[in-house]
Amino acid sequence: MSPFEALAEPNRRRILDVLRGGERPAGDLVEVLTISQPGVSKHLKLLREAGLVRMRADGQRRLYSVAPQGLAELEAWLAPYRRAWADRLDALETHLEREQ
Amino acid sequence: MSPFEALAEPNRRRILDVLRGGERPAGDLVEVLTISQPGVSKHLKLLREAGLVRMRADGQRRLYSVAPQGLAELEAWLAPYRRAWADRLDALETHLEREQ
DNA sequence: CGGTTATATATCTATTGTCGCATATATGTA
DNA sequence: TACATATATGCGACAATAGATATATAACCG
Repeated sequence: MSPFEALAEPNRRRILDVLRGGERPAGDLVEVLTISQPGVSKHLKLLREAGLVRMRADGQRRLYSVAPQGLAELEAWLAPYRRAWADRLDALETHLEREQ
Repeated sequence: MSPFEALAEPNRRRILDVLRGGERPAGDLVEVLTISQPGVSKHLKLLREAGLVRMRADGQRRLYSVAPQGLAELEAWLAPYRRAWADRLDALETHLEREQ
């Protein structure tokens, strides 16, 4: 699965937003999200296939963290657009951030 | 529809890649893509709803172009990740671009 | 070994997304 | 007005996705 498809799902974006704070065991993500444990597990599998997260074993736990690879694919696709629209994008991004 | 969902579909990314070269009538996009005219029309509708393209009428034609708004939403989401992973992302992006 | 915890997989179901074909709408032109 | 061109919309079929429950696997602990 491509990172584009992986990011289409809101729960998967939430997972990444949590992992941005640092490495977390799968169980932590189950607590944060409002879906079942198997659901989270499946999303994590897809995110891994998309190169957006990586996993390492720690005893019986599985620690997940953000992987730069999938994000780099996004970056690479977005880059030419950013070049073309640089000024207007910067302005809009600032605007959107302030609106939050 | 969010820009994330809109970009999940490969044909829609192709449309944007074409429009990056400048404003184009819908018919041009039909020729480039390998799907039917109604299919292209539907993708264009979704892209517009996602704020990724805009349209203006020119007689019987509809001229489409890239809109910065949807891209800015992507940018805004990606920005904190880029900050965290800046060095590694830059390295990977360069790597990916060279592989093409 | 037996029980418990952490995570993954299997199976089913409901929903959604995409496609093609047919058709509608709107504009251009004779 | 009649016909052609450009684009959009409606509809049915089919595939893909996400969700839940049940179960399997694996590590930990007594």
